[in-house]
Amino acid sequence: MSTASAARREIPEATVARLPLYLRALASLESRGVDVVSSEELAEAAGVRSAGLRKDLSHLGSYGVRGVGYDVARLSEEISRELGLQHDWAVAIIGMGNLGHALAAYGGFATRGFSVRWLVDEDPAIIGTEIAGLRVIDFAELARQAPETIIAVLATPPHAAQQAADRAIALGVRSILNFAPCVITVPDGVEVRKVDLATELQILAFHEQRGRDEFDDVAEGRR
Amino acid sequence: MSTASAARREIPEATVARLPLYLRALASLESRGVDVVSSEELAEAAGVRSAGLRKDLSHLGSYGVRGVGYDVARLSEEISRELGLQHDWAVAIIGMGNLGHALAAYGGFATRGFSVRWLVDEDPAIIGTEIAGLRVIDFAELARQAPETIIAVLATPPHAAQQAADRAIALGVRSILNFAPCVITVPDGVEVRKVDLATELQILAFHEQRGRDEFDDVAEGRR
DNA sequence: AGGTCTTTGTGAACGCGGGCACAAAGTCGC
DNA sequence: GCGACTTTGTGCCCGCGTTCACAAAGACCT
Repeated sequence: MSTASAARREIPEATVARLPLYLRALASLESRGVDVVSSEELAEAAGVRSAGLRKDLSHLGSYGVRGVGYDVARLSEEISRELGLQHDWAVAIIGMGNLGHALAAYGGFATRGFSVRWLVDEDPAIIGTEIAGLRVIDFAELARQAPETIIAVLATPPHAAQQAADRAIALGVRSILNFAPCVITVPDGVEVRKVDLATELQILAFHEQRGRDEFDDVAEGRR
Repeated sequence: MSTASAARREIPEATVARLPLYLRALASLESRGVDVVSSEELAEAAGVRSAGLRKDLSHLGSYGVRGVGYDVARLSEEISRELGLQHDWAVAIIGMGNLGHALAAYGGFATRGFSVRWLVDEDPAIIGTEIAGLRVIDFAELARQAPETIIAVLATPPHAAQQAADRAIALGVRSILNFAPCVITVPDGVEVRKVDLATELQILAFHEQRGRDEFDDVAEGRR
């Protein structure tokens, strides 16, 4: 009753989070002309352990060949399909401050299955200007132009993030990447991932502070 | 023998990763004039469960008062000390492309314990130019100017990331925040955290694809 | 064609993290 | 000053994820 249509093989969240890494590593190998790779080599390239890699791949009914390894092109395609990257996803960036501006100009999305198609802001001074070949529009305009499934990237100041999220969700957005340093609450069925730059630095700071005193005996068993 | 000087109370990694969230939530409460908060309220503000929050705080020998809650200012200070945020940390941003440029101009660091002090690039066309009030320098110059403990933010293209990391480490950097979409290998004692924007989007894409078919019966028990 | 050797796929053990529920502790009212 | 009430701190349990180690499977050599 609860896990009704568990027809699709269930893929662990931790595995899903690593699939993009594998895909990246595979693309790199492919560009270097490698066409077969062992779990050991691929794990090395992706920065994980080989046993974990094999288990991850086994979840998507992988087609490795024992004694040989994995076919790079084949595996690459397999993972792409699993992640839903056969076709590009349309992305709207909301909030055209420093960060939004940079994200709009950032080339790293296009090659990885995403196409930034709309830039949204509510500041009249910014609306209408052109950034990276796109005109900045307001929410009303986005509502008119965006009938499809889109992914929203939130790059607003924290105080505006919740409202921006609400508006996006009202347009049918179900996936949000939140760069605003705040908690946003969303209804069930909407997926939010957050990227908080300052938080990452603070975690580093913790280890940096700790490390100064303790690394000498932890990092090296003897000395 | 292994865990030699576990004199300091050991704080779980998962807890460390949440401390910045608590700090942020506390700052928000403080600015609103709240000076005592219960674990329930703070958990709500930080987007976690209250039981988990209490357990996290217990690790740093917290000073909550039963029947009342936590003193906002006190707790805030406690977490700041734990994270090593009494003084600001000096940050060098390496790679002045779109992303590096935006990070340099991003105001979100200064208020959270970090001071961006050096902007580094190896392109002669960029070196010497001024961004967000700082002059872009090369690695040699950074080596001359940076005697202290610094945190490096890598915002280079992927092919340049490893070399940039190596150079930074040679200068004594032990903490790296890597925005380049690639794996970098570092010696023991150097901490790397990575932020990969395209990867985050790909994870969202996976759920988006899955969600279209399956959410209807998973999200809602009945219908 | 058979044997050896490589590499996958996976069963089992383990450790961490999250959640529940309760007892301890301290406050506030009377 | 005492009792009731609130909220913390934590012991226990469970489920997930990671790692190890090995058996199955297939390729390659002779």
